[in-house]
Amino acid sequence: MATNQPAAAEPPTAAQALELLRAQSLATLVQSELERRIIAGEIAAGAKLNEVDVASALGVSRGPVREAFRALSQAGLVSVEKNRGVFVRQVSLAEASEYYEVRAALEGLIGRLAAERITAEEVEQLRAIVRRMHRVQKSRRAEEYFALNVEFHELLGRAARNNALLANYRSVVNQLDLYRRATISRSVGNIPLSTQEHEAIVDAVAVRNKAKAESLLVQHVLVSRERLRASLATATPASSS
Amino acid sequence: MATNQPAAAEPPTAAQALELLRAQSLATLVQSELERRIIAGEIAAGAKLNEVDVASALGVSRGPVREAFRALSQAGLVSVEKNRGVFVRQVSLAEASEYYEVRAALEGLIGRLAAERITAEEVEQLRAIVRRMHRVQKSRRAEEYFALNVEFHELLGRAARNNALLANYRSVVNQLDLYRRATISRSVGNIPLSTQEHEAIVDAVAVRNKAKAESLLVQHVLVSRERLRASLATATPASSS
DNA sequence: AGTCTGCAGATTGTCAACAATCTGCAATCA
DNA sequence: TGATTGCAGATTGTTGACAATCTGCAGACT
Repeated sequence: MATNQPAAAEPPTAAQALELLRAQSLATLVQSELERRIIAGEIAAGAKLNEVDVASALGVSRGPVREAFRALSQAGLVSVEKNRGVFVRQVSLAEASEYYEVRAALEGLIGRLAAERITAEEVEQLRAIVRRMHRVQKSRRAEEYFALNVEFHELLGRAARNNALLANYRSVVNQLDLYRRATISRSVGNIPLSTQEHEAIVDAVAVRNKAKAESLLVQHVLVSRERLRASLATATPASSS
Repeated sequence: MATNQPAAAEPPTAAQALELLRAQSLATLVQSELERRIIAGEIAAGAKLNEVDVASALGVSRGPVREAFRALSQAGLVSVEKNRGVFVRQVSLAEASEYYEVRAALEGLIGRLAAERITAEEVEQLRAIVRRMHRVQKSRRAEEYFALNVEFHELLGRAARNNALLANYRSVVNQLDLYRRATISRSVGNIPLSTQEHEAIVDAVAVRNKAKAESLLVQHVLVSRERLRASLATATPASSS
């Protein structure tokens, strides 16, 4: 009986798992995994996270799980209510609107700084993403387009050469995703518009037009907010009637 | 025999302490207390936080302390190194410079929104703070002025009517304080200048000039950064020579 | 002398047990 | 019938103990 543990089913990861444990604590691993599942929508917004369930599902004890909960709470992904439990945070439309305002300001700064500091190689990578967007928008695969969109802004964020800004930006975007995941699927209708905006942004950054890059990105975010708002108001006014 | 616990030395807080425990967990309390001490500079930047020391100092076990550490780590106030311990975060000049850039963007948004949404009563409160600043600047008490400055920006932040923005702003300011506390005392020489800037900001917000409020606040932050940089370069180039 | 090996103490990582609180249901009483 | 009280199970809060890792120093070896 060499293995009396539940035993992860995959042999290849077995050896690497120990290597991971050498660098990261279980709490960190649990945090990453939960974060991934929440952002990906595998755990629904508003769902209750039971300590023992999470612990046994991940094969650890409650200690690391509780530590992960505290970090996720500080990150704004879950809310803890004493003696009641932790819940995946629900972001209301009003709150999402607030996050959009913040994101617009951060994205504007990203545009300004990226216009100053981006490299030629990064510009080319951005253009490559936009090209892929063009291809995807014909197939109308919303999920793929969404992933490209994340990649685009992530790359732009790194080009700003400001880690504090990037970390802050990611945090806000995560919380916004919390809202988007809770709502219905993103409307595919305005993908072409969005692609055009991305194209204009790359152009502005490429010629190092700081003011234009900033204003384009601010508008890009604020327009996104309006699109979401509109698709919510018309498509499904709550649930049914 | 009624009280066999270590017993806090203060009778008035004794009854209220239990009431606090009814609403907040020990981990939350520990987190708040550590946060306060770190921001206030009672615990030096770079200092190591020993789990058992903190636990016994606050009269709790290691569990809640570890949970508090996770939250503080996510907030960027401490850094945890596996199997080595947690340390009050050191913010370098380069990192502080990054935070200033972010803060400028957030503060700009605060100005823009506050100009839209501030109430007459809040404007009067701002003016009252500026009046106090005028009085304090004559006595040259840097600590008092610093407190007023925090109060000013905090009030302005609330006037923006955006909780997400306010929380984000506080987080960035906390991390900046981490840097300021690590460096020598703030130079008192430019207090008059700073007070003038505050006055102009209130005026812009009061007449609801969004663009001006935004640009004034952005400049206010960026100038602060330059002042800090300058006082560092001339006053004490490291430690001595 | 200098480097390496191997302990001993201290500190962190993880776990399992205990105490306190909450939630839902059933039995009781007006 | 309706409200209330009291329990039982489940869940969270907290603690203390055990295992693993790190750090510094003393002693041995080249």
